[in-house]
Order: sequence, then structure tokens, then C-alpha cells
Amino acid sequence: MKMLKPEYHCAIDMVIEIIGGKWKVLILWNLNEGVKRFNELKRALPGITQKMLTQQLRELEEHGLVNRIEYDQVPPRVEYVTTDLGKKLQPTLFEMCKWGDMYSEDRGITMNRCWTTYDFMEKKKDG
Amino acid sequence: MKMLKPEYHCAIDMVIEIIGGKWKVLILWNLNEGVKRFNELKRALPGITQKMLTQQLRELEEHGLVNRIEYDQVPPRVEYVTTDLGKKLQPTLFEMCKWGDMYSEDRGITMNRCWTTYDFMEKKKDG
DNA sequence: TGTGCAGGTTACTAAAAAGTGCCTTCTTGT
DNA sequence: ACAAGAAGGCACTTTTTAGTAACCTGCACA
Repeated sequence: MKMLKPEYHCAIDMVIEIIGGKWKVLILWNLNEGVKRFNELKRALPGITQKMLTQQLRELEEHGLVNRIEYDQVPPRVEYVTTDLGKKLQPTLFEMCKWGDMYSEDRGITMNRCWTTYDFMEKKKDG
Repeated sequence: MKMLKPEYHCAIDMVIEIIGGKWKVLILWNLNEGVKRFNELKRALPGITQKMLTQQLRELEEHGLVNRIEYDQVPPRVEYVTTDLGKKLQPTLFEMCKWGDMYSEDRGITMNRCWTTYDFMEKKKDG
């Protein structure tokens, strides 16, 4: 399991380590819509393997960005939810998204979007 | 050399790839103060190897965040400067820094700082 | 004559991150 | 009797990143 080291160059490096995993942003994006179950997330992330989803969720949990809620049922029921710390990351992701949008337009890069600047605008309007 | 793939999950993933190298943020931080020569950067980044500095600078250049200016002299003189695209990244880095500061305080993590929220405030005041 | 400096390159190695495939537990449905 | 679904675990391989060490050019200086 990836641990945050006690020493970083600076806060930005730390942030990159926290949200820099292969699937982290995508998971946060999905959980942003609301609470989700394991297999629900799995279906929402085409191409992710069971192992990677578990691993990334565990890391997000360890870093305090998501909560894992286990219900004592059979068959098991586990739900994932973003924490307050995770919600507070939104403005940061928004800025990254804004720059990324500008950058990719400038350089003619296309991509499968998840978050767009527009999504954030909508969210702001609703909130 | 690391190429940006034609396809990304989303803009945020792309941004992480662009600034996510081991020394990228530190280099940008240093170049933020103004133009620097190769060995000047090397001295400013204790622990970096020649190879890593060259490599990270090449990637930053390829991604359009810094410019490499080579003077035709002997001994060689090469200067590095952030581009407009690189300068536009500042608000993003500021947001990352802000969240990181809050996060590390919340979780009792200490670090060798480069950028701090304070630095950005000062910059804003001056500009 | 050879040492140093500026700004690299190349080949090789080690470590970290991601991906693959198969195993498990319990229960409901056919 | 057997499959499927939920939520993983474990061992192994591959790919990606980072680090080490040696080498190069061309001049200036002792």
C-alpha cells in the first residue's frame, strides 16, 4: 500500500501523489455524483481491474478523501462516499480542469472527458 | 522521451501527467523567479542528477511550459524560461498549494516547502 | 600537458506502479 | 446441482520511472 512519505518537496508534490494514481481522479469524479457501491464504480470505469479499483479506493481512503461504509449483510454491501476533505478538493480540480481545457485547445489535443469546466459551472450554479 | 498520449481520461489526468514528474514542480518554481541557466538550476535542486534535470527540462519544453534558449558560444550557454502557457499555470498551482496546505495541517504532515500559499499572495500583491 | 567547466548523451540497473489470472465466501435464483 | 453476483485476496509479470556511472566537445588557464 502506498504510504504518504513524512517529507515532501512541497505541498504541490504531495497533492500530485494523493490524486496522481491511474484512476483516482476518475473515481473522485464518479463519487462526486453521490454514494456508490464497489461494482457500480467498476461498471462506471471501463477497463479498470478489480485489483486496481480496490487498491485505488484503499489509498483514497487512507489519505482521507473517501469513506468506506461496510454494511454487515450477506451478500456484502459496501458503499463509498467522498469525505469533507475530498469535497474541498473541488476548487483545485476545477482550476486544473480549466487550465487543462485551455491547454488542450491550444495544442489541439482531444480526449475522453470526465470533468469539464462546464460541469463545475453547473455545480456552482446548483449549490 | 515521454510523449503525451493522444487520448486521456480527462483534462485533469493530462495536467497530472504534464506536471507530475519527480522534479517538474520544483523546476517551475525555480524558473518562476526568472530565467535560469542549466547549472544554476542544478545547484538550486540538491539531489537532482544531470540526467534527470535534462530529462525533466526536455519534457517541460516538449509540453510547452518552458523555453530553451541556446546561445552559440563556447563554453555553451543555455537558458531556461517559462512560457506563457507555463505562466498561466500559476493559479492552478496556487489552488493545489492551498488545498495541500490545508490538508497537511489537518493531517499533521510537515514538509520542505517550495511554494507556499504565502508566496502566491506576495506575488499577487506585487503584480 | 592536462584539468576544469558548461551542458549535455548513453547504457545499465533498481524500484515502483500497473496489469493478469485465478481463488474465496455466502446466498439467491433455476 | 450449479451459476451468478458482491467484494475482495494473492502471486506473478510487465511497464514505467528514477538513479548511477561513464563519456563527449571545445576552449581557457596553469
